Amino acid sequence: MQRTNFGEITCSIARTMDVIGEPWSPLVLRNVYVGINRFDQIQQNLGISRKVLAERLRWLVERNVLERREYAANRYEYALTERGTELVGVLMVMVAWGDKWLAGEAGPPALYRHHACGGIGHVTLTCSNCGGPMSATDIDVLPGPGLTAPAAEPAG
Amino acid sequence: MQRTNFGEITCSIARTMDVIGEPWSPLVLRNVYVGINRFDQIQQNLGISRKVLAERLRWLVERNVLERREYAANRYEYALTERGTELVGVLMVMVAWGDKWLAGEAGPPALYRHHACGGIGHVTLTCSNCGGPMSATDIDVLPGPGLTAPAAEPAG
DNA sequence: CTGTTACGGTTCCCTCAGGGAACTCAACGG
DNA sequence: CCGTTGAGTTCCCTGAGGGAACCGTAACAG
Repeated sequence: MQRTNFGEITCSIARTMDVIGEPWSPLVLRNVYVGINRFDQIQQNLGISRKVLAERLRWLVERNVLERREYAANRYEYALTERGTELVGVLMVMVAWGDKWLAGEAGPPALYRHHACGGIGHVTLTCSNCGGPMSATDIDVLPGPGLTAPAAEPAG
Repeated sequence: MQRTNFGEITCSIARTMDVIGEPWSPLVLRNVYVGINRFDQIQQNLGISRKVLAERLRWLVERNVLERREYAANRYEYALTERGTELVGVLMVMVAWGDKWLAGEAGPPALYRHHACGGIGHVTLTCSNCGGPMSATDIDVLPGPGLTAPAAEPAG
């Protein structure tokens, strides 16, 4: 096998990477999210090769992240499914990190306005259990039920 | 240019992808995070090509995501920097998504125990401004100060 | 009812990145 | 002094990404 098949690794990171880990996939999702959802629009906005874009779209549709809709005769557009919409959360965290560490003096290229409070903010991570802040330094990683291979460390 | 340089796209997703978007990078970070932090350990745990692993580690060290430490004469190990530790948050959200949509009946391969509350949970996204839940459907994306190109839509 | 666009891809070729295995070099361990 | 281990490097091969051209259908223009 040329490229390793991430979907077969027992690790939720690897499995998620199997879906959106190919180069361009997150940017394609972002574009669909903000309303740039037709083939030529996406291709021009990103400067992605048409060949690769076609592959990515097909892949994401197969994984039920996007759906393909005929909005006119032989004209198609793409939309996020529920799965896909939840994936945008991953992108939002990427943006928070990129804004903090890579945006430089120019500041972030995009801002988020939260409907609930009307304010501009970014996303923070909290615990589903207690609601408190949850970062990489606040947790222990333990083996879970889906861990099949007898790995020395829990795989993800 | 063969591979598109994501770092030059004015978008925090693209910039973050420039750092950890190459295949394997997130899994390498995850391994270092859980303590699998030496060359051969990582290589064997992931089954990654030694050549690619060497490239990824060099790249991540250059971007200040990892640091390379000599723990014995000519023996090196890798550790997350502050930047890198914050990146693990992105991985945690990937895990939450993968656990929900891809783990199947076997359940998640790993669990998180939150130090603060002692419970097993996953990460949820909240607004830095009001503390309320924040998902892709709860926000508007607006142009930010770092947006240079006159794009029709805010780039990220 | 014949051009001309526009959209949504597909096909082709070329180059470079990933995979795999072998090799290197330095430091132990006995 | 020899074998082993860690940490890479080098080599070749294949296949994925980039670029540009091409194709089929539909709507429109004249």
